[in-house]
Amino acid sequence: MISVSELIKENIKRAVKSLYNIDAEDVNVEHPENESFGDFASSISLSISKDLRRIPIEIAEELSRELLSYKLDFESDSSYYPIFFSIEAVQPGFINFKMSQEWLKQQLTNVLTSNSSFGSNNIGSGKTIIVEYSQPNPNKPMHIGHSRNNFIGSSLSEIFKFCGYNVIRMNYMDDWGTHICKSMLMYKKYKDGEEPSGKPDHYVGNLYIMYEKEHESNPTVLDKELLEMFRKLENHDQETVELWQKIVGWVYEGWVTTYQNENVVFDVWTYQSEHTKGGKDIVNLAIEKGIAKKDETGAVVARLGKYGIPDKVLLRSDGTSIYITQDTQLARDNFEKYKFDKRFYVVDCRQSGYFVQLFKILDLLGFDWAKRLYHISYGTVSLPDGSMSSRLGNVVNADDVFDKLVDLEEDEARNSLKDVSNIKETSRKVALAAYRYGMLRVDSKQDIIFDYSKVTKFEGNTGPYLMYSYARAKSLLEKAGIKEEVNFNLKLFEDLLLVEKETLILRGIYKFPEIVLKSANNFMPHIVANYLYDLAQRFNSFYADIPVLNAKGEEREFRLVLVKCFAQVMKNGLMLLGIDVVEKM
RNA sequence: GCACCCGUAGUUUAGUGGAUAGAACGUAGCGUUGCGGACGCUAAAGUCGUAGGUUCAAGUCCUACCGGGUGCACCA
Repeated sequence: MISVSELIKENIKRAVKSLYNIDAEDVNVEHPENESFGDFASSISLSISKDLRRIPIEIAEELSRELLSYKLDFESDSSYYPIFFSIEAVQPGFINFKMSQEWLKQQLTNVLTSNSSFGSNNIGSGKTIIVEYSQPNPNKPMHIGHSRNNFIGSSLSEIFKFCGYNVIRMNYMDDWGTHICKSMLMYKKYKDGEEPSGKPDHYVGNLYIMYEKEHESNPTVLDKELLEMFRKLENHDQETVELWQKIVGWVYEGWVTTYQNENVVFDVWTYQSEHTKGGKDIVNLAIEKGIAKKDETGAVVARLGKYGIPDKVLLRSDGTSIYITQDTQLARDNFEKYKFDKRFYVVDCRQSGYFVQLFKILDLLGFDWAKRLYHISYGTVSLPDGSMSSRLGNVVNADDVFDKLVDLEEDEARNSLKDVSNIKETSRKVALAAYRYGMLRVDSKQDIIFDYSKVTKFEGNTGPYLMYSYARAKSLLEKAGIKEEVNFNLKLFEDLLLVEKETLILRGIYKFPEIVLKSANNFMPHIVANYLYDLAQRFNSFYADIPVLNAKGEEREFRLVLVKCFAQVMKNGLMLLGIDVVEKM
């Protein structure tokens, strides 16, 4: 089915052709920022006025008259209804389109027939996308910076799925290197044989901090011990390998809870330790192709200066591999296995330069899929007194934030819920909504300064606000005894006059599919987040003003359908942000 | 030094080249015998970092500058 904005565009082209005999190329049709101007607006008259040597407003008037004469309508149940309520020319030369009440009401059938898939599309059908995200180092617990990554990556994955893509959510563990050996060394020296007390990833993280502290006072000895341990690991010394397995195993064990709490899931886990051998033949290929050269120390360096990009070392002078060595291999393996249409790397903005290098090298190597790689760069998460550093121990752990939010939410819920039987489950969901929405509502490019006092607010532009609007809607439906299936026939409501606050919700609802598309095409979850907030505001304002259960006859019936559709859109949208709704809170 | 990102009310921010820059927090008030007050309503608060330019039209595009963040060879 053709969208209204396409329909408007086509008819504008038709009108321009018939009145002025011009083939209009780019007809601009958009939603006016101020909704009182109408549902759609076009500035076509402003852009063609120069060629026509006419005043824009006159053109707009002629065009709107022409468009009205087309008497565009739609069919429902073998009756015909007008699509537009009005088409008006306005200074300085806009044409404003207001949809008819019938058309607005009819939009609800789209929600009622699609339900949980309302808003979805199939632009991605038959295409595979890899979203690589999270990528924490398995030597410490995750902090709030990882949470932001997790939320962006998992939300984008949901949005892509909703657009019909086959999405592979991939976690890539950097589990091989001296950074892991730091915790291992401390364990061996001081804690050998001990079982972790508390959450095991936190236990390992403390070993890591212990190393950094000791390193300050005794760097030379410790450096030597560390390299010795890594050398043993590389040589597959059995005792060291077992220790390595034990340490990273504890961290993974701890992360299970963190990922569950954050509602973050992966389809594929892949490990750097599995790619230590691969990648070196790509380096050789780079040398063959003249992209990279061995320098006097023996290190292999990709020469990128002529592209205005800094040179990049591909292999250390001692012949061991570094991150990029494995990363080139991983990308190639992934392409051979999945033939991806796009591959996303969700990594914070500090790695932007690295990805420019990586993508350029793969491009120069002649891999035509290098064009399909995207770095989803997001701003850093820091604290009011500066950036976090695991080394110094001044990080805010993701688990601590989540636990604190759950506690606060439990207090809140005890005050408002009569039935507290599943208060735990509810509190966890609302707490996560606060956390996820707080991170997802701003453009990913923005840096975030994490402030407890703001995250722990459950009022205003927050996740709980959205959840609350949904719970209120569900409460109305429950009291009215509305079942899952609802019949809606425009004919029953064709004489019903909509009030302004109903219209506002209808306008919100019909825009949802466009929002999903825009969010997917721009890789921006915050577009969905901001839309949902706006929709929730419309609903709450309606709720405060307009009776539903106490309305009579078809008015009551219609409003219940409207509330049901609102709830459905809210649920679908929150799902795209990785947030589960609750019926009561 | 070079490169990338960000500068919008006191604070956090939204804003596909279009009309009167939209919210939230905070501040000052108001509202529930009407269905959930985690709510609604009203008000004050903005030279959209600065200066040029492109355009019928610039918060949005271009150039320069200022301020903040980040990255620049064997860490990831």
